[in-house]
Amino acid sequence: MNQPSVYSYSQIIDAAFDLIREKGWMGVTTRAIANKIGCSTMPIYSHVNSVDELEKALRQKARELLKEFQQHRYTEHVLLNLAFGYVVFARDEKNLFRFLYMEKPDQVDLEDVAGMKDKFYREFSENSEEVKAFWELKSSGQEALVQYTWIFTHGLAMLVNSGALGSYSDEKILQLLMNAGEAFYLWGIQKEGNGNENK
Amino acid sequence: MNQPSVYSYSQIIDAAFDLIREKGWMGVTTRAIANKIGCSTMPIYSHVNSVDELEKALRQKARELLKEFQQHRYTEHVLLNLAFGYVVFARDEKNLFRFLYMEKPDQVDLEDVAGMKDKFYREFSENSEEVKAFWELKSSGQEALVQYTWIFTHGLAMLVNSGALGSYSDEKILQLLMNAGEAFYLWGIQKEGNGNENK
DNA sequence: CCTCCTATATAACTAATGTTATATTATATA
DNA sequence: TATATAATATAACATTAGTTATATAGGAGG
Repeated sequence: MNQPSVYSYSQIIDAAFDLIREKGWMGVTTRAIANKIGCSTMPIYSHVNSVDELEKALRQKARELLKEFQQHRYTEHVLLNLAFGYVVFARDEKNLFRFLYMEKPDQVDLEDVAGMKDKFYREFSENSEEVKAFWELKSSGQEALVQYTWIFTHGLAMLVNSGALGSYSDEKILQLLMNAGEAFYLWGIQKEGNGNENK
Repeated sequence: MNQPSVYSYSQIIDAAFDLIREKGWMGVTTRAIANKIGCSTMPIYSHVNSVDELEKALRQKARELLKEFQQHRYTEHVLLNLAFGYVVFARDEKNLFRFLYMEKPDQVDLEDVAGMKDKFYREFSENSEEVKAFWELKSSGQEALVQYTWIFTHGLAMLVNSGALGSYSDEKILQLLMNAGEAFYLWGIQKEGNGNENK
């Protein structure tokens, strides 16, 4: 190549990413990115074909950060860690969470959201030693437990994100998630005891 | 007055409301409203000072429709009706739900969201005959039940709205809500039996 | 029937945004 | 060192939005 780029691709992505965190997706414009870097808008277009393309890259980056939140070992329970990380991400990275799941519901990667349920399930299964009780449930009960926990987690994340529940500490969030999980587990056990499999 | 208005306030509000339902809030522009009614943009400004003001009126109208969804007597249980109506609203009025709770999280009426919890609690209390078991719980257990149910309901509404759970029938939604409520109730009973009030 | 008055229509203004055309500048290569 | 080329800056273009200035027209009041 003849000319080396003064401004790198990652520099542009990073600037845009910071803008989302600070002002939300609505704050991300070509001019705002350029201004943050201290250049014109042209270097952006030399690394990216359009803002739509930029948005996709940013969604991926945001999902990667969310994954970090979820993979942290807060507790011994992998399922709880996934849920807790999700809620804390929603609380501490408000604009990123909104960017991913709220501001543009049509462009939400449904694979991603729906896949979270499967992820829960998979991770949970692979760490059976940690939560032996889980395996006392029949298959349908297991699936229900995971699904209900995921619904609860998602609701908690949304409410914590919007501030509708006031400010929630790590401890409060953990307690809520553990209680809900316990409740769903108890329900599953009792249901199976009564013999009626699926209503 | 000298001249009667050709276009009424409610005509404008209704047109804008329909636009939200069809295309979401992003589809609501002064020109789009005018086009729907078949007039210019001026009649809008003769009834409303700005689009911000229009938006407030639309939020109120949307909340009123949500209230209708929630006040319908689907079942004998008022609490269940409130939750079910909320989820069905999220499912069947996707754009209105997004307008109220997702697209602009900063402008969500937090009183409204937080108040939903209290509303649950109030309505529930006033209809004690219907769910006598509720009163077997201590006060803290009651509050927890309502709060957890509300979190679960909100999560379910969000997921149903985004389509992440596929299409959900009335029956499925009802079943989910009843199961979750049952689970939270069982958990409350068991917790109190064990004597440990709060953690 | 005439004259205002005001609701409405038309058109313009402003601001913001994505994108592109053109100018400029710096550097790799001859 | 000179030239060409590609990266970047500058500036313009197109579109869209809210809003407002001006023109028009149609009915109320005399």
